[in-house]
Amino acid sequence: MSSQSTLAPRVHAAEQSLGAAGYRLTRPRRELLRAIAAMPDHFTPDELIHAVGPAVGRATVFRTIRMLTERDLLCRVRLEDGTLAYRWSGAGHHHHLVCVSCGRVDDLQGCDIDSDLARLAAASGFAVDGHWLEVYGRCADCRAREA
Amino acid sequence: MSSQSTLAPRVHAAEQSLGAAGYRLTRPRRELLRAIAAMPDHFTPDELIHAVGPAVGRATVFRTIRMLTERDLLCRVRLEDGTLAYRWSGAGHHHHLVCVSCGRVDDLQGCDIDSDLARLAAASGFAVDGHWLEVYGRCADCRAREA
DNA sequence: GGATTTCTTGACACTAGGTATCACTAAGCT
DNA sequence: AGCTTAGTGATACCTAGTGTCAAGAAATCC
Ligand SMILES: [Mn+2]
Ligand SMILES: [Mn+2]
Ligand SMILES: [Zn+2]
Ligand SMILES: [Zn+2]
Repeated sequence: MSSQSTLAPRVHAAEQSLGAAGYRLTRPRRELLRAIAAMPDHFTPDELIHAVGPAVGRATVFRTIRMLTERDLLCRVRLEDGTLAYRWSGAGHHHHLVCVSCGRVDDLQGCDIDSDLARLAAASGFAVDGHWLEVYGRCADCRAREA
Repeated sequence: MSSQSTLAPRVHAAEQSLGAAGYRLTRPRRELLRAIAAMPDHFTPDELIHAVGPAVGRATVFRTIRMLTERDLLCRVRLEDGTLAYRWSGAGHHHHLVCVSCGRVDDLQGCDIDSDLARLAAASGFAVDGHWLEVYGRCADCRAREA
């Protein structure tokens, strides 16, 4: 029975987090967390619906994604074509590097544009209180594959 | 008859631009350009559909918005709640300041994050070739109104 | 364990936003 | 005025998601 817990440390952490926050650990939620852990690094709601199969209702998949996103266990990625995808979230506010060739997503470390934005926006009289940034490009593997 | 042309210099410019590019200047396209000129600084497709009324079909509204966006006569704004809006576009690549209180949108001038992004992304092996940035905050008017 | 309480589920209907089809219309050209 | 082809719009369809609510099942309390 150790194989299950070693396969998905994030699942266990997420269950702890939800339990501590007063959410019930229902069968659908457990199944969704396991399904998410088995997905590639990001997934769309539709992909998750198909991955988890008829064991969990469609509405529950959307509800659970939203709840996990609000609890900061998942983060949103806006892909280049505008579709929304999700992935495990570590830290708080951060951005993503999205490979437009293979779809791979990396967290963008060390981005500090807040101060620049605040200064630029001040010229228009705006007080900045948030921003959304996605960065598109090509990952090392994809570039190597075509060189 | 001068009132029409003085009311909408952008409409005339847009018609010139489309004509020069080989697009036919149809009645629906003319009506849409006039309707867009009469909208507030940004609008959703649905708002435009209602503004133009039954004189133009729904599909044509979407098609025309897409065409104008591809031709760079309109630009897309992603509002804080995720809805897509459109507005007249001046330059090429630029960003927006969106007031989360009154909805006003300003173009963000002088934003130069490309080099920073390229440097940060290089740490992950990514070559950056594009990005999407929207900035949310509160405009001068809205701040004054609540002070 | 069993009863209770409250949260959660899932079927379903519904909405918003947008696209594919295709017969018909009308710009633009001569 | 006639021809050619781009453009239109009715319609059907689609994806992504939300609201409703009766029934089910966690957690809690005994
Ligand atoms: Mn992330
Ligand atoms: Mn703009
Ligand atoms: Zn790649
Ligand atoms: Zn404002």
